[in-house]
Order: sequence, then C-alpha cells, then structure tokens
Amino acid sequence: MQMYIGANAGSSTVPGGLDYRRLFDCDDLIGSTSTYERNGEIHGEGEAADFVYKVISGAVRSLKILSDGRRQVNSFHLPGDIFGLEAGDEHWCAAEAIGPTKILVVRRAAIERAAQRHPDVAAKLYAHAVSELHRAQEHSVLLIRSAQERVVSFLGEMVRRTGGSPSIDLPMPRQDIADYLGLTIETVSRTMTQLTANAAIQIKTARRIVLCDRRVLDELED
Amino acid sequence: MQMYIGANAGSSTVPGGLDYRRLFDCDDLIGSTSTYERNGEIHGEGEAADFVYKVISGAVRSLKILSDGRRQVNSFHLPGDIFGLEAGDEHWCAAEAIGPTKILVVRRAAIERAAQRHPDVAAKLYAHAVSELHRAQEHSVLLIRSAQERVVSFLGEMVRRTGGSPSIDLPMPRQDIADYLGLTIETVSRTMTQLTANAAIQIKTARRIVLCDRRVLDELED
DNA sequence: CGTGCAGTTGAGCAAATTCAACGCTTGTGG
DNA sequence: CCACAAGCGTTGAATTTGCTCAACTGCACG
Repeated sequence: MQMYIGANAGSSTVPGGLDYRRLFDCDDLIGSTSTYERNGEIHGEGEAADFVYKVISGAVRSLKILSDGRRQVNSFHLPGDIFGLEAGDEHWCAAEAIGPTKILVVRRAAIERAAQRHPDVAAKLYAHAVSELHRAQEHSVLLIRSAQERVVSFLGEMVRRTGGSPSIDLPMPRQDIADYLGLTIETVSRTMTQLTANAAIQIKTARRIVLCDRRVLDELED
Repeated sequence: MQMYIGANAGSSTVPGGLDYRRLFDCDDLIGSTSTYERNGEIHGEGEAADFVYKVISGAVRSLKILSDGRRQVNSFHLPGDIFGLEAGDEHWCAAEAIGPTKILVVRRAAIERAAQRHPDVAAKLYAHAVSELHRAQEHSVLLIRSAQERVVSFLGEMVRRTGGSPSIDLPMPRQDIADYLGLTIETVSRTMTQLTANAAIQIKTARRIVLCDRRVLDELED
C-alpha cells in the first residue's frame, strides 16, 4: 500500500458547488497528504474502503473496468472535490490520478465517529452523498443524448467546475473523456473538430479549449 | 430513546437490498397513506420537496422530461422502496404512479428533525443516499452497453428486486422500459423477441416474462 | 363491433463504431 | 544534434447498430 507522510491540508472549495471545507476541517479529521504520479492508483475496485480522499491539486478519475475490457469513467474529481465515500466495506470503483496529483487522505472511521457525535457533520456527509447522487443522475441524463450533446455538456460542465472562464484546460486525455461520455475517442475527436467548424469552440491545443459561441453551445446542450 | 416502537405502517423490505423498514417506523415520522391511479403524478420536477415517500403497493417511476420531449426514467420504485429524498428544496425529477399505487407520505422536516437528534437515524438517511448513489452509478454503467446487454441487465435487476424468482411480472409498459434503458420501444421489443429466439427467455404475455437459460443471460449480461 | 392503446414487425436511414492510416509531439539513445 | 520509437490525437472508409417511419396485430372497453 501507500505511505502517508503527514504534512497538512489545504482547504479549497469547489467553485460553483457546495462548500465542503468544514467537512475536512474538523480537528479529529485531519489526515495526511500523499502524492501520486500519472495513472497512479489511489484505490482499486473492491478494495477495503478505509479512507476518504480529497483532491488538493491535479485531477482524479473514478472508473470501473467491465469484464470485456471496456472502461466506464464515472466521474472526474478536481481540486476541492471529495471522493471515496462508500456505503459498504469496499470501494465500488477504482480511482486513479490522471496526472501528477496531491491528495488529502482521511480515515473513514474518524469521519464516521465524528458524524455520530456531531449532527452537523452527519448532515454534511449526507449532503455530500445526495449531491453525488445528483451528479450521477445528471451523468445518466448525459448518456442518453447524442454525441454532440454529450461533448457540449461535458465542456459546459468543465467550464462550470473550473470557475466559469470559457477557456478551459482539460486535465484528462481524450480516452478518459470518451469513457466518461460513453463514446469512442474517434467520435469525441470528430465532434470537437465539427464544433470548431461551427465556430462554437476553439481548440488551442488538444487540452486547451475555448468556448466561443455560447448561443450555439446552449442550443446544442439542450 | 423512545424512537423505534413499531406503530407500524406496512413495513416491507427490498429483497436483495438494504432493509429500510426502521427508517419509517419512528413515532414522529408516521405519515399518511395516499393512493394514486395510473399515471398519477406523485410529485413534479421542480416542486417543493416537503415530503418523502415510500411505496406500499404498486410501482412508481422517477423521470425527467428533457426540453425536446425525450423522457429519461431514472429509476423504478417497487413496494418497500423510499423515494423523494433530495439535497435541495426542490425535487430534481418527477415521480408518477405506473399503475394503481399506494404510497406512504412523510413530512421531510420530521425526518430531518429526527436525524438531528438521533445519530442512528442520520446514519440510515446517509446509508439510503449512498445506496441510491450506487444504484444510479449502476444505471450509468447500463447505459453505455449494447441494447441486448441493457435489456438483459434490466430483466436481471427485476428478478433480483422482486425476490429472485425467474418468472417476473413487469409493472411497467415497454415505453417506460425503453426510457429507462435509453432505447426505443421498438428496440426493446425486437431485443426481447430475439431473446426468445435464443430460448433465453419466454414471453408469456407482454408483462409476464420468464428467464429460462441462465447461462445465456449471464453471458449476455456481462 | 368499432375504437384506442400497447406491442410487434419490417424497410430504409442516420449515427456512431470499427479498422486503418497518418500527423504531431515527446522522450530516448546513438 | 538527429533518428527513431511511442503515445496521443485526428482523419477517412466501411460497417454495424439502433432509430425513424409505417404498417399491422391483439386485446380491452365502450
């Protein structure tokens, strides 16, 4: 496993999302930070869910590998996001660092103990779970739409989550985007070039995208 | 600690799922039952989320209507299931009775008050939310697969949730199944006839399905 | 005995995938 | 410094999958 050499946390927030600072600011919840390199496994699917994680910097993908090798990326975790909270004893899916990433690691038992004693911690835990639930449901809605709608929704989501600037720096490669959207890399690529043809977006580099025509995008998104 | 005396109100369980009986067995949480007829709206999307619901008998669908008219059924609720718990003030999606349905209705504020006072109620609330989260994630996994896999998974899910008997009585019409699986009714229908051709299932009537060849189904499901 | 609804079936079509090739960037070793 | 391999992204052609549109069946209900 991994060694948690303890320096302490940075408390960041999810822009545009709920403010979870306090959930991890409790005295007895301070954990340790740990760094991962590109594609490093943070926890595996089916592994004991003894820790909960918070992204300090970098980015994380949560994914399941299906028996036939297909990958399903369930969510991306950006700085400030908490992940790894589970119902059962085991992690339902794996989590990997996309690029070099710093993670705050906290003992799950400590959180649960705190929740038993402090109703407001319990309420925050609950709020976090329900907010994750909504995210997952939005993801389901995404998956029944057309390729173009999925890509546009994804870009919109990234803009919202990175602070609202229309110029975004995608932390993940095309393969992760494709597996998140339930498409192939080819379709993602084609759709993006098609969006540049519409003058809806600009592709500065593969990772750096600028959303130009908000009207076109809004109309495509829904 | 006068919490859990069983002034009971139709306490059923979700076969194969968590046991939520006790969550609704608290004195101050007893609500009232209410009946709905076919396609009756239990709550609308965007409506104030002042109540939480539990299916006594019948079946419920949770759905969103997209701007272009497409329907997305997020989940089906069978007897014993709780639904309508939300993070915010509003219901994120609508809920409708599929056929004639009896529902236990409880004030949300009462539950939240109880959760504030009783850590174990809070823990149950939390467990429920996380379990819903897992269901939603499984749904996402479903939606990236082929039509045949989706239909087989759906049938498998229904078998599991109705007690494990390979002979199931679907409470919902094809349109609901299609909108749950992200397919069209035609594709659902075709896939099912194809499965009968494989001798994998038998279609007694449109609603009554018997799963015959477990090996074929397992192999298709994943 | 029609009418309406739910489900099935068929033919043609559009969308996304598959398979394959190619370009660009990056890192490595001579 | 250049050559070359590896990884990532893009593009093209052929194929497959599921959708659209339309007809038709069976059944329940007036």
